[in-house]
Amino acid sequence: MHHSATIRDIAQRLEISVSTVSRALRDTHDVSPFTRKKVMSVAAELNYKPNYNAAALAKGKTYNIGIVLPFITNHYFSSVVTGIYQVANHHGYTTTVYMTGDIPRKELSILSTLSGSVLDGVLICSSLSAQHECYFKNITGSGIPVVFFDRAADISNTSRVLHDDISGAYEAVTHLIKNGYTKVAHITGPGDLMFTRRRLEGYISGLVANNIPVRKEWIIHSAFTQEAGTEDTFRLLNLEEKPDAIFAVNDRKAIGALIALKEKNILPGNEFGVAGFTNDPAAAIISPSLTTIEEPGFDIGRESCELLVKHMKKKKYSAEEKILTGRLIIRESSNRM
Amino acid sequence: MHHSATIRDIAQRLEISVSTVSRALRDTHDVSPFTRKKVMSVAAELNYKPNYNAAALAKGKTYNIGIVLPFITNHYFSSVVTGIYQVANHHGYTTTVYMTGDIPRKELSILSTLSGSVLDGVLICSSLSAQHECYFKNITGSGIPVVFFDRAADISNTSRVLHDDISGAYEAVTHLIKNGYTKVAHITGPGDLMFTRRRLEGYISGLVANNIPVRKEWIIHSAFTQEAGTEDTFRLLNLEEKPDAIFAVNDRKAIGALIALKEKNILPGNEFGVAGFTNDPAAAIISPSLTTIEEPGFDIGRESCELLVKHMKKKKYSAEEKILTGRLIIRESSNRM
DNA sequence: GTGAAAGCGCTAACAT
DNA sequence: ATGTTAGCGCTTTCAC
Repeated sequence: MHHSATIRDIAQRLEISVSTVSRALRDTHDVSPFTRKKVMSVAAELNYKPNYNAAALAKGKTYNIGIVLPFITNHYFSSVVTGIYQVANHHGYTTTVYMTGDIPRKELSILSTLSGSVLDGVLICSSLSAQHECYFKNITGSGIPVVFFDRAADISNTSRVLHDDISGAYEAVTHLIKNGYTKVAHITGPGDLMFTRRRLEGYISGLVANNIPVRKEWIIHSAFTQEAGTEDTFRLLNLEEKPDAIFAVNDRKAIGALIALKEKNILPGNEFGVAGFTNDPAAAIISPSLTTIEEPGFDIGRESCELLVKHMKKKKYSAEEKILTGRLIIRESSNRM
Repeated sequence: MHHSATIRDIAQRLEISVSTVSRALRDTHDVSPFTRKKVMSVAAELNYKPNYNAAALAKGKTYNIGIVLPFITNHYFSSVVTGIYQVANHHGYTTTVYMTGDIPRKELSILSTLSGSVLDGVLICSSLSAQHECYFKNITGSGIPVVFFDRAADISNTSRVLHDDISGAYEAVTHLIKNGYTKVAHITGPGDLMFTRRRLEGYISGLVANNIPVRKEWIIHSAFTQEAGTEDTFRLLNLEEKPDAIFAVNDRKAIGALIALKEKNILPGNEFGVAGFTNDPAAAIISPSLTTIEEPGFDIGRESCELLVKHMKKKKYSAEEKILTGRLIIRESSNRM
């Protein structure tokens, strides 16, 4: 492995100074077109590749953006990362993904390693149960621009890009009611999470807006898994007063509900309405296909990064909040024929 | 944004030299336990964070691994990335993902920016149509260790981690035949790709091993999409001599086939066998559920990274090839009741 | 066991 | 428009 070419090599070859080479390479003004041309050609000839570490060290800028999130193995998160990646790239930034596994302890340890020497800004989707201010003090207090996405911490004066859970849930519930399902239950996740609370809120306001009483026994909190969705549904079907529709906090649980219904020989769509949230690819493929609220992961990624780039450009910036609205995708699971 | 603490700050505070601090921090021998303790405590007090750029510059090592692949928005690739990430992290490396969008031109441009100043090693899953040696000369000739995964270039003397497509396809086809489907067709992708060729090879040898003649009209090349799978299936069903089973090159196309069959009121499983390849989450959720060969993306990621780390540790290493075998997952689409 | 000093490759004043 | 020079923060000989 031969030592790769540096600006010094180019300078010596051309018998000019390194600073001129540096300027020429970066297309700064104050360098003659002729010199630039020579520099470029020698650079190409020597297969020169800039040393970004050296540049980062000298400039105090890394041109790297950190992404901290639970994991990437679902469609939603991988879409967000892709959206971020595209915008970052477009602005000349690389990205480094840090996966917390949704484990607060791990998230904390990751956040504690992050610093300006390794990134210029960071995008965070915090672990489910780690959304307390103190977790992020380290990073929010460091002067590094931070934008939260999807799951934001309740921190004042930090930017965030969120999905409109309340209106999404409201829309899903209203849709079910309009289709004649008046006894809408809600199966959801642990109650202490912001987006869980918001979807519940939207669910309730959807009922209220349609003069339908809210029944506590029709709201079930459990895990975010397909299996939990199935179990929740069985529980609902065993109630004396059964619901005739389910709005699930996410598609996984909604799919679990569909499976439970099939097992009980209840036809989703005609007899029983089901709506989910996210628009996972599986929602379109399962039979009956699943009505859901689409979460625009890709756009959330793009907007988050756009906002972060904006923050990184100014020394002083003020927090912004962006709310993206998903659309209702009507499929078989809520459609009476 | 106050300038963050450096080893100099620690050294001054303790009135010792920076080299001692550097050694203490890195847990090198030749530093007294007492000094180390003091250094550590002051470091914690000042909230010292190492500047990795400076370290990388001084050491000529970046402790960063590059991952070049088409995209991450499917379950398989995101699993691979997760596997890589875990192993990399475990060995103290960060990872940087570069998405080519499966566009050779973009892949080439990404590869041309990669150099030792930015990463210590790189894992590549090349674009579909870019698998020619010249594309990778730049990087394979640079002295940076490279490991190809999943889609390898036909380059001698480079390490790669692959899935055993041939035996997987063979197993799927054999399974269909054992279940009584003797007229097995194959719907696949463009013919010039290595893994496409290999699955075709496995398909053919599965037929041959069971004394079933290979029919050219039962092998259809088209795009890797669900829609193409549906169209291919319609074409097969319109043949004079219809097949009674389909082995698809991937789950997307297999799911397309299931949809075509449903539309024609043909019951997959009982009347018509279908098997896919990958084990996408959708395969378990679709109804009837899809028999498939599981591609162990997570393990492929882990093995690839493990191999790369091994290469990065030695100055001189020799290429290795690892082949992972997926298992057959039998579901409803191939199961006569 | 610790310190002094050179240097990694690049940038950015400051000169000219 | 170009050159000189002093770092950026860390590692690493080489002394002692």
